[in-house]
Amino acid sequence: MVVTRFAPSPTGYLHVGGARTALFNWLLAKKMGGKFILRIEDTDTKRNTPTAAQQVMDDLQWLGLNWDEGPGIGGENGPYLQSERRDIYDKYIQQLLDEGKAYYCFETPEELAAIRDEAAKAKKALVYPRPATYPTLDDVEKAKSEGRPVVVRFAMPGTDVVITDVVRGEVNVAAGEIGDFIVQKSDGFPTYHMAVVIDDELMGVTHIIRGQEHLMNTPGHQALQDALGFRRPTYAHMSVTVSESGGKLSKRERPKALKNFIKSRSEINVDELVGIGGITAEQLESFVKGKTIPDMPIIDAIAKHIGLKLPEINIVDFFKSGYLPETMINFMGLLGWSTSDDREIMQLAEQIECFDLKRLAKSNSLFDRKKLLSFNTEHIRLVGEEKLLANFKNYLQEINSPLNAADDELLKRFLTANAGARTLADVEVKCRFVFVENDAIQYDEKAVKKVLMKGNALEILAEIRSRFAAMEEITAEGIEKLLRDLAEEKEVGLGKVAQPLRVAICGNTISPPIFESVDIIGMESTLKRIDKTLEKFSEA
RNA sequence: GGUCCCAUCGUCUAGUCGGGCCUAGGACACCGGGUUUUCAACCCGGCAACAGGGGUUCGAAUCCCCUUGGGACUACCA
Repeated sequence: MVVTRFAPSPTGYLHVGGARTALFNWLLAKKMGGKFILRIEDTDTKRNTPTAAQQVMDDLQWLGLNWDEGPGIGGENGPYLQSERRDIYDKYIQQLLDEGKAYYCFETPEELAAIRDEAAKAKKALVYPRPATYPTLDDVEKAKSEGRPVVVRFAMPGTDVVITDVVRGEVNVAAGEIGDFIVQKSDGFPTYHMAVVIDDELMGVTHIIRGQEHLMNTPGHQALQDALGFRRPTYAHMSVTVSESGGKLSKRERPKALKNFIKSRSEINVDELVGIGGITAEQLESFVKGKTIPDMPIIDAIAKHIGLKLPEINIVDFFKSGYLPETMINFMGLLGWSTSDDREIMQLAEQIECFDLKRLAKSNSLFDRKKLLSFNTEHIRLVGEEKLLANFKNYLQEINSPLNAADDELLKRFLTANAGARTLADVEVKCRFVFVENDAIQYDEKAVKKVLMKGNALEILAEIRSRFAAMEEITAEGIEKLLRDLAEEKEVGLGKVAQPLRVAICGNTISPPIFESVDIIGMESTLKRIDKTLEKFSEA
């Protein structure tokens, strides 16, 4: 059976790169009728944050990437948090030690840095100078008493290595290129290399799809597998997704965008930003100078304060911007992968059906936000009324929208009235006017100037008001007929009638179709808003 | 610097393994036009690429070499 896994380290939100990795592993498992495991690689006690693992799981769930085994649901190969598997790693590390395939080291960071410098000077890769005879347990005790760090290194066999990779074919790495690497850190935790090899073996992982950044780790992993008598899983190293600004698409993108914006705008007084999102003056100064990066919620708060839209990187960012999970799945699945027949817009079932590991691309791909937008437009159209509604409700809750007050029926009307919207955010913004008090409409300056103050717009608005007031039965069709008739009588285009009315009821020139808009807020509110508008702008 | 990986329209890519069907296909973006009560959507049309140089071959986007360019790694991070 095919077993794949996604193994994030809980250091932050799930970002596009990680989600894409998860997706391909998930897709392969689904396609082959196999199993998809979630494992949390929390062996770095310094970098882990307590909420990150949960956030990552929430994000995976939002995307619909459910796991068959892992945190929250368990499974026969648990525990699924590496921090809870210490005894397992210890056992294998001991085995390596016993068999002379690993040895203790006691260098301080400074001594290690010196070795590194020397290697750099000699223009060679850093290879740890393996001692002729390995330190004994007595040496370990002695080092400990001297306060030296104790680590365990794996003794790389001195043979050339051939990596067989589904994407890249055979990759040759010369002996001596990969030095003896650490398998157990001085805090007793295994390194990534050790933990990943053991867990993949024990959990029965058959296929490992991961980023290209791991390609050069593979010789070490294979050597470890051989030393421990493990199977070799099938590897597929995917190309990297790069951003418009060049380089790997990373979580640093957002802070970077914010910093650059602050620096580029002289009108922004940095001192006034202190306190926003809880940032201190020192943190802010350090951030603007590019020395440190504040936490994401602080970044978000400041960006919001100065009205800057940050590029979406984390999966939640896309959620908050009104993208559908269906869009993200479809789009990420096409980053460095393609169908054989030019299909692009696909439903999930179709995507699973045609998934093929062999079609992973070798070259890097750029994350094209414009194309993502167009995919979202398409999926909003395709996803179906019920799913769209569910997505919309999730979204409204996530952003804490005033539209949360609407019932399902109303929400559905919003959605159908906005067919063709690019994001759920577009729909939300366009429908907010419904939940504003009749006397609290904010008039957009440009809209007033361009529409209300032009020609006889106010006259027409007054005429609409009196005709509306005289309507006996109020229906969307009736409203439409009334407005069309009026336009015809006045011998003007419908725009001359619809636009003043639109500005009157929602304060700007952008809203759902006008007949629908009037019908949604109701005739009573419409009349009140027209009165208010007439009153406010007539004397001018 | 060292090691490894990659290279087709502005972007994502098909075609590369198994040379001819490629006067290089699709999608997004862009430009022009149409539809239209705003925004969006929608319809029609257009622009646009085999990084450069050598080979191999009757024939190369496809195979080989070099150059150039891009990327990853180079941690007691994963």
